[in-house]
Parts: sequence; C-alpha cells; structure tokens
Amino acid sequence: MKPTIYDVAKRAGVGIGTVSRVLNNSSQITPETKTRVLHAIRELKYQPHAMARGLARNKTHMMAIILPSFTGYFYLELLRGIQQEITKYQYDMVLYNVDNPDRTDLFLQRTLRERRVDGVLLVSLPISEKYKERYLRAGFPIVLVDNMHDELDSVSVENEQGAYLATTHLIKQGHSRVGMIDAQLKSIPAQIRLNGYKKALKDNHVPFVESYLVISDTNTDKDGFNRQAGYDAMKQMLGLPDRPTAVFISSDVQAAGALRALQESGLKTPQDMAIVGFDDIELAQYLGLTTIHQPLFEMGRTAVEHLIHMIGNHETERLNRCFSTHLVIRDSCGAKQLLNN
Amino acid sequence: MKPTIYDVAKRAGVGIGTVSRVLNNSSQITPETKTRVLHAIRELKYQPHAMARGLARNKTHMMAIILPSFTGYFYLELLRGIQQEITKYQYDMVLYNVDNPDRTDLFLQRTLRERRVDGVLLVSLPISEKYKERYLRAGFPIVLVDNMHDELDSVSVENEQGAYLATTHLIKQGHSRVGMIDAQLKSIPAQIRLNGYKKALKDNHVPFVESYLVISDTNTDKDGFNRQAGYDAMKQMLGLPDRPTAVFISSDVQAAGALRALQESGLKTPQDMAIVGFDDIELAQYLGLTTIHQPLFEMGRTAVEHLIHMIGNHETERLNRCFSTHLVIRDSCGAKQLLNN
DNA sequence: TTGAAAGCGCTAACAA
DNA sequence: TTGTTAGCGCTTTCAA
Repeated sequence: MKPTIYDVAKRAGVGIGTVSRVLNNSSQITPETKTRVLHAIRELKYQPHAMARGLARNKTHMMAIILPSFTGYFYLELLRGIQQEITKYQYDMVLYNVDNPDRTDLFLQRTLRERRVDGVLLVSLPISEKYKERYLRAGFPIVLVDNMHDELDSVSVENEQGAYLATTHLIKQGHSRVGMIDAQLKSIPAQIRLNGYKKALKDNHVPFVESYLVISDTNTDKDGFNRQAGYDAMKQMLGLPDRPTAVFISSDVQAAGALRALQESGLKTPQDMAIVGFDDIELAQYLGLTTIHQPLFEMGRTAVEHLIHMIGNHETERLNRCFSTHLVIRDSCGAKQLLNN
Repeated sequence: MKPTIYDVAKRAGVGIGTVSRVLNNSSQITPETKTRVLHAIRELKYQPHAMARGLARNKTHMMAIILPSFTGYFYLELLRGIQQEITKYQYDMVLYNVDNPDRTDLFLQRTLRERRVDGVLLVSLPISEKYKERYLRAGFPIVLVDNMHDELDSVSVENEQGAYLATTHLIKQGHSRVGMIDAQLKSIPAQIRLNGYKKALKDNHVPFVESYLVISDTNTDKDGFNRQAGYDAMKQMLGLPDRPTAVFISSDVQAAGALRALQESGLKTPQDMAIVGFDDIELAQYLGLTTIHQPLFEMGRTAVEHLIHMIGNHETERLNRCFSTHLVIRDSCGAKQLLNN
C-alpha cells in the first residue's frame, strides 16, 4: 500500500498534524523537526492523496475548461495560453467537450454540484439566466471566454472593431461588391461581427446587399464555424448574379473551406476574389490568409490568471477584459496593393 | 450549503446506507424505498461529491492524458478519438502537457502517487525502466499511444510500413534522388520511419545518400516535429549540391514548413520537388499534401477503451495493437502521374 | 432489506 | 511549537 500521512508521522516520530503543517508549510515549525519530517517523506516517497486533500480542504486544485468541440484549431491557440498559465499555478485542467451549445447547462450543473473543480472557464458558450444565478449565488468562480456578460467576469475580443477593420480593408482595396460569410447568428461573436461589417459598409458608402450575406451551416445543427460550412457558403456565393469580388469571412477555418471552393472553381485569390478571415490561427499562416488577429494566447492566460484569483480571494473586482484586434495582411487580400498606396 | 447524503437520507426517512445503495443501484432495495430516495434526491437537487466518493471508493473516474505539447495539430486528431470514447464511459480527462520528454517521469510519478486519476494514457512519450517497473508493480493501468513497449499495453501504428509506402511512391514517380527530412531520432517513430525509408531505397535499388537525410531541429531541444523545423530542414536540403527531386518528410506539420520554404524559393510542388508527408492530419487536406494516413481517431478510441477495461478488471490480456497505414495521394506528389500509369 | 458505524487520508481547530 | 481529535461526504462491512 501507498504510504499515508500516518506512516510519515510514525517514521519521523511526530504527530500527523505536524506532518500536515510541513506539507502546507504553514506556521512556525522547528527547522529541526521540519527536516526530520521532510526526510521521512523522502524516504517513504510519500505524496499526499489528492482526493483526501480535496475533501478536507474543499479545494481540488483543478479547473474545468468547458468548450465546444475543443478539437477545432481555434481552441487550440486558446488552450496554449490556458495551459501555460495553469501550469504556473500548479493547477490541473479537466476538459469538457460540449457537442451541442444548448446542453451547456448540463455541464455547468455538473461542475457546480460535483465539486470536482474549483472554478470554470466557459469558452465560446452561452450561459442561461438560471445558471448565471446559481453560480452567482453559490459564489462559484467562473470566467467567460470569447463571450460577454453583464454580471459575470469575462475575457473577450473587440469583434465589431475587428470586423470593421476587415471590411474596411477590402473596400480600401477598391472593391465595391463586398460580401460576408458569417457563422450562425446564435453565436454572439457572429452577430457582432456582422454589425461591424454593416457599419464599415455604411461608413464607406457601400450599399448592404442582402444576398451578399451568406450564413454558414444554415440547415444543420452546427454553429457554422467549420471548414465545410465555409466551403458550402462560398459555393453559394459564387452562384450569385453580380457576385461579390471580395468577402469577409467570420473565421479562418471557414476561410480555409472557402479558399478550397475558389480553387476548385479555378478562381484566383485575391485577383478574382479577395478574402479576409478572422482569428489569425496558425492555419492562416499556412494558407497565406489575410485576417484579423485576436490574441488568443493572451486571452487564455488572462482568463486563467483571473480565475485563479477568484478562487483565492472570494471578493474580486469584476473583470470584463476586451482585447483589441488588428489586421494581418498576407496573400489573400491586399499585400501588394497596400504597399503601393 | 450543498445537500449531502445525510440530507437526502433524512428527507427520505432512511439511513445514509440506503441512499448510497440507491446511488450505486446495488443490491436489492424495495422499489418503494428506492422511489422515495430518488424523490428526495430530485427535490434537493442532490449530486454526490466527487472527491468524497473518490476517497471512499479509491476510484476517481478520471484518467490522465500525458502528452507533449498537446497543442500540436497531430494530437488534436488523437484527442478527438480519446474525447469521444471517454464521454461514452462517463470518464473525465485531465490533461498534462510535457514540455520536455526527459521530464516525463515527473508526471508519471505524480499520477501514480497522487491518485487523482484511475489510469494513464501516455502519448508519444518514453517511459523509463524505473517507472515501467513501478507501474507494473502497483498494477496501475497505463496504455502507451504512438509508442511501443514489450511489457506494457500499447496502441501504435506501422511506422516502418508507412515510411516504406511513402518512399516507394516517390521512387515510383520516377525520382532517383529521394531525400528524407526526419525528426529527432530520440523519437522512436522517427527512428522507425527512417528504417522504412532506407528499406524502400534498398528494395528499389536507389542508393542511400547521407546528405539527403536531414534531421530537423538538430541544434535545439525540440523534437523536430514542428513547422519551423520542417522549414529550416528544407532550406538546408535546397542548398545541397545535386539536391533531391523528391523528399519524404516524417510529419505533415514539418511538411507544411517545407512547402513554405519551397514556395519562398520559387519552386513548384511537385514539379520541382515532390513531397510526401506522414500523419494525414486535417492540415494535409488544406495543403493538398500527399501523405501517409494513420488512423489517429481510431487509435485514440482504442486506447481509451482498453484503458477503461484495465481499470475495471485488473487482469486484462496485454494489448499491443498496431494499426496499418495507407497512402493518400493529393497534389504534392503523384496525383496525375499515377492516373496515367 | 435496511440502519449504524467504521473507515478512506487528509486539514484545521483546540489543547497542551 | 506540537499532538490530538473532529470532521470533510462518501462506501461498505456488520448486524439486525
């Protein structure tokens, strides 16, 4: 059997309380006894039982990351940041994958009741009024990522500004028929990006054409932020009379599919169709995609840092951090033209 | 405060033992009392405390996934499979990211001693003799993924056969100067893939040229399986006198970097340099990369399934599953030529 | 079939 | 400064 705190105590000739104190390097302990205990620990290769500890302190040293299909490239970048920060604080991460956003509550319920984790990072997923209340009432730490909420802590990005930048860039390249491929509007970021697109059109006196807005995954239960959806949307866009000569696409993964569709149709980017994506995930570099950069790594780090803070001090000021975006120019729109400006 | 098993018992007018039995739907309980208890549970919105349960049963219902920089695209595919199967069995996954393979033991030690998880999936990482012994002695469930071991359970892929297929394909396209870009040889798969490459050259009477083998990340502490490393390696390859006209690259991510290097040098693929990668991750589709497919999703699923099995029955037959690979032809080598054969 | 009670391995309050 | 003890919330004997 594995050694317990009793074995260590016996070996060191002290009480278990003392061992516990050494373990949590609390209060004043004679350096001498401390060394004795440390010795015993080493000899027995003792390591505290995580569950027992968790039960006794009512802290697990784990946090839940709840996200939709974390296997998308987008979340990967975010996870890098989360991962780095979490390691720093010696926390462990439990991943929960939510297939259907409508079932988010189920996971929120579990994490709240099971008490397997000390806090929750809810990524790109909606939280219902009901669970917002429950979390608030329980004082259970939760931070929203890639999402906003009036009464909860959050880390997000200026989606409207980003979409505005993207659309403006396309117009500045001389395009007057500028379309948009957006994801499902039940996604808040998708909604806001649409606003930014419309605003940019307006400010530049380019008319908004209804048919130039194509929503991905219209007839499926997916959210639209995937490659196939982008592919399909571009196919549809290409079939339009007087089709756009430039398109702002609400995510890089969708843009990847769209580029493929263009390629299959024998169209060149940006000559025949200019593209600006959103996210600036690693893939965008591979594809030479002009896109809107959002600091995913930094967002992940910030979210974890704040969550840890909330777990520590129960009274924390609310954080509603909103990172700004910037345009990254690559091949799919405006590389050379911009240089000539 | 959250309701405990005592609250439920009181509410239902039974002892806590009975509630516990209902929770674990064990033994014979009067349907009537069972309903009463179930009712009380629902009314109080009771849910067992995961830590308390874990402590009492000495089972956590969690498994550790230990992997190197899980934020690479390769692991993403694997995680998809792991994720799917894990959900099926109602397990949770705790992710551990190992930056430096040499520190793998630290994580193995923690998981073994802390008992936070019921089993371990060790992905693409080496296990030392010492820890192999400890795990075996403790009877602690562990399954290696993308790795093999004589005395431990594993799920892997036929790396030699895959490399052989890739190299043979290049030769069959008429190339006689066929190079290889490999990852660091401390990686077992990298070693084996090199063997497959050499074997294919030999069987096809193509001489092995020392300088045509470029090892990625030679002067860094990384493992070579990354984009930058592939980029650098291709740059080096291009500087060779009588440079190869075709290259087998040990992973798709490296190939992505290599393609970029070719592009920057104004070289066309496959005309100026044919490429075959390895892994067939999603990225390969985006890039039109000819590559060797390994069933990552299926491997993840299989590994989890077996681990769960081991956790359940302590005496399980050892599993050393080795999946076979196949060639996927895309643009970077052999698309048209093959059709003309 | 069910209830009572003894742990699981730890932390923390209380004494000494 | 240190030891003792009472929980933390559950499972699981052991009796009844």
